[in-house]
Formats: sequence, structure tokens, C-alpha cells
Amino acid sequence: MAENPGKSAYHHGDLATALLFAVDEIIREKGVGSVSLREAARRAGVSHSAPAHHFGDKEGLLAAFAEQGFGHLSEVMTTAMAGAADLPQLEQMSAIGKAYVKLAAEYPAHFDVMFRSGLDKSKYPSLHQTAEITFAFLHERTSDLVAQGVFPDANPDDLAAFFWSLVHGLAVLWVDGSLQAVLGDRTLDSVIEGALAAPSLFAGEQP
Amino acid sequence: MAENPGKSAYHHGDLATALLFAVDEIIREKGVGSVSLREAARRAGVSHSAPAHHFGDKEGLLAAFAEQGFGHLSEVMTTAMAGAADLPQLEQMSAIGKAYVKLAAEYPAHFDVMFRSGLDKSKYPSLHQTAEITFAFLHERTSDLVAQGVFPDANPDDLAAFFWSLVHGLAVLWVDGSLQAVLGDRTLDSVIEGALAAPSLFAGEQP
DNA sequence: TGTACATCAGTGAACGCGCGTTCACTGATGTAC
DNA sequence: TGTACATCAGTGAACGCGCGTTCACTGATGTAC
Repeated sequence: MAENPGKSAYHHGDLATALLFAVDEIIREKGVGSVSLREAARRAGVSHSAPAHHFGDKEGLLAAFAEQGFGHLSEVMTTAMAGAADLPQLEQMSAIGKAYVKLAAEYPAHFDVMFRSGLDKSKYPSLHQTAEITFAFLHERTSDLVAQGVFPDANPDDLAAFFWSLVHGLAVLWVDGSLQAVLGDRTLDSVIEGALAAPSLFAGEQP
Repeated sequence: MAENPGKSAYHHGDLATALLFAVDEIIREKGVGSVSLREAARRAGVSHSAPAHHFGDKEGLLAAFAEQGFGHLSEVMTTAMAGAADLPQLEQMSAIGKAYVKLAAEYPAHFDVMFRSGLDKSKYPSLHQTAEITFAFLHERTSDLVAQGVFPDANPDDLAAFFWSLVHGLAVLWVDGSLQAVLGDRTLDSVIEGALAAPSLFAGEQP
């Protein structure tokens, strides 16, 4: 293998990225509890004190990891919406929800840190802002459903709580393995489709 | 204070319960990552090697804690169903969902360990069984909705995934503080009511 | 083009700490007779 | 009622380990002139 230009034996080249990748590996293999600066450094092939240079301390590393996750999430939801621009509003929402759940299934480690790490977001303004953008995106979509007359009488907040909870619940119960325990061998796609279609069952009910 | 009968200076009396209580305290204060046998023992006022007597090792302690949580959850859902026995089926489901979310809000530490600890349930048959009972209860309720004609054409599995994900998502996003970040100062009760009522909005939609 | 120097990125030794686990033990309790 | 003994519950010392953090350092890079 030729030496990667920009890398020398001494300077890693992109250590920050390599450390975030290492965190992902560690969590997938052994859980959030096993993340340590030393283990991340080991996997990135640098000395144990190198990470402090980039992330300050352990919490800073996890905050950066969470921020990366929120960035991904915003990205895939935006892409999904753009890809469904020509479809009816409700199907756009489904596409967004599907992207949400599939991202969680693909990056379970990020979701773990994003939503259950006990990180104090106010200590990490950049993380806080990235998370806010993600949350605001979801809220705006349900507000649109009301504003554009799909659910003219709905409370947008209630609709946001409903939609977000549904997709987030699917995401975490799937990643955790709980849904599989109840549903057996279904694929994630089929579970998402089925669950997102369930509200239309209420079309036959009295409100 | 009079000596508690059954307690001596040497024998604690109910150390297992005291240790589970200590775990709850630790997680609420400092997160799952800070649970240790030594800290639990300290809080229960016994020597650091006493917990091994009851739970074997640290994982065993967490497994017992998770099992306690699943027990609580089954209990409150069963009680909620019984209390709503005279109401329409869909309102029974709402009562069950409400009980689920409120339990999570009341015992966030248990929920954390129940659903995100990475515990290998197959190593803890008693935990496995208790969790299965809880999951089966939810699945049976949605099967009933189909069997009794509320949603005659629905797939019970899809309905279970839908309902469970919705309430579980509400639970974890509330406990995590994410819902509050988007919705502002709403009470948990009002958020639950709003989100659980949202499906009826679809009554005006084309299926 | 060359040189001096500031800055940046990573090193490696050292520290003190809390942890899980083991082990021989001791105090308290319950039971057989 | 009393005694012997097994069992149960908790003790405390000891071990080795991985960790976060600090610190003076060194090697590499970039820039001013």
C-alpha cells in the first residue's frame, strides 16, 4: 500500500474522524458503557492522550458523536422529503418516517448516544443546535400538514408528538430487538410499512 | 428509633430490595454507566462484597432490576385495563397506553435498563420470561381489537407494532426531554392525550 | 530559494482512583433430635 | 427445654486492571521575510 498523502507516521491526517469511527465500533461491539478515550485511541492507532487534543475529554467525544448522528438524521430526512416531493403529503411523511427508522437501524450506536446518554446539551452549543434543527424539521412537517389542509382541525403539536413518537418507538424497539421478539421474522421494511399504514385503519372509525 | 424487627446489626433483613432501590437512585442521579456493585453496597450500608451474595455479579444485579421493571409494567397495564373494562375497546387501549407512558415517566431508570442495557436475556431465564409476558400482553390486546371486530381487516402484528411503538416512543422521548424541547411546557398528560387521539384524525382521510 | 520561527498534532511516563472479583472468615439463624 | 450443627448472610483484606487526566516533550507543518 502506498502511503496516504497527508498522512505521516507522526501526524494521523484525520484523527477526529477516525476516533468517531472507533466510538461507533466500540458501542456496536460492547455498548456505550465501554467507550473510553483510551480504547478509541487504541483503535485509531494513536497514543492514549491524543484524543484529548481533539475533543477535550470523554464527554466531548460523545457529544461530537451525537452531533454527527443528528447531522446524519437531518440529512436523510431532508433527502427523503425531496425524493417524495411529487407524492401526496401523507406519503411524504411516511417517507420521512421510514428514513428515520432506517437510519436508526443502520447507526444504532449514534441513536443510543443521541437519545440516552444523559449528555447535557447546554454544555455543547453546537450539538444543541444540530439537535434543535433536527427536531424543528419534524415539527415543521406536521405543521405543514395542518396549514395545508390535510388535517385542518388538528393541533400541530399533538400531530408532531404522535408522528415522532411512532417513528422513534419503531426505531428503538427494532434496534433493541424487542419488536422482533414479538413479531418474529418480519423484515424492517415490512414492519415500518405496516405500522405507518395503521392510522388509516381509523378511517372507518367514528372520531 | 427502635430496631426494626428482623434486622440485626449483622443481617440486613432485605438487602436484595435495598440494593435494587440503590440502583434506581444511582441511575436517576448519575446514569446507568455509574452503577457499580460497590456504590450500591455503599448506599445500602453493607460491605462491598455483600451484593455478590444476592446477585452474583453486576450484570445479575441489572438483570434483577430490569425484571422488576417489567413486573411493574405488566402490573400497571393489567390494572389499567381492568379499570377501563366498561369502556369501548379503543379507550381501553388508550388507558393501557397511558399507563405505559406514565410508568416510564415515574421509573425512568427501570426503562433505561429494560430497553437499552444490552443485557442478554437468554442468560437470565426469569427476566426473559417476565419480559415475554409483558410483550405478549400488548400483542394480545391488539389481536383482540381485530378478533372483536374493531379493525376487522387489520393485521394484528402491524397493529401491535403501531400501538407499542407509539406509546414506547412517547415514553422514551418524554423521559429523555426531547418532547419537551419541541413542545414547550405541556404536561405529560396532555401530550399523551393529544398523541393518542391523533389517529382519529385519519377518520376524515381516504384509506 | 532558503531560513527562522510559531503553531499544530501526537507521545509517553506518571498519578491516583474506583472498580469487580476472590477468599478465608465470622456472626446470626434455623432445625434436628 | 436444651444442645449441636448446618446453613445462611455479611465482612474486610487483597489482587490486578483499565481508566481519565496532566505534563513536559518532540516531531511535522506552515508561514513570514
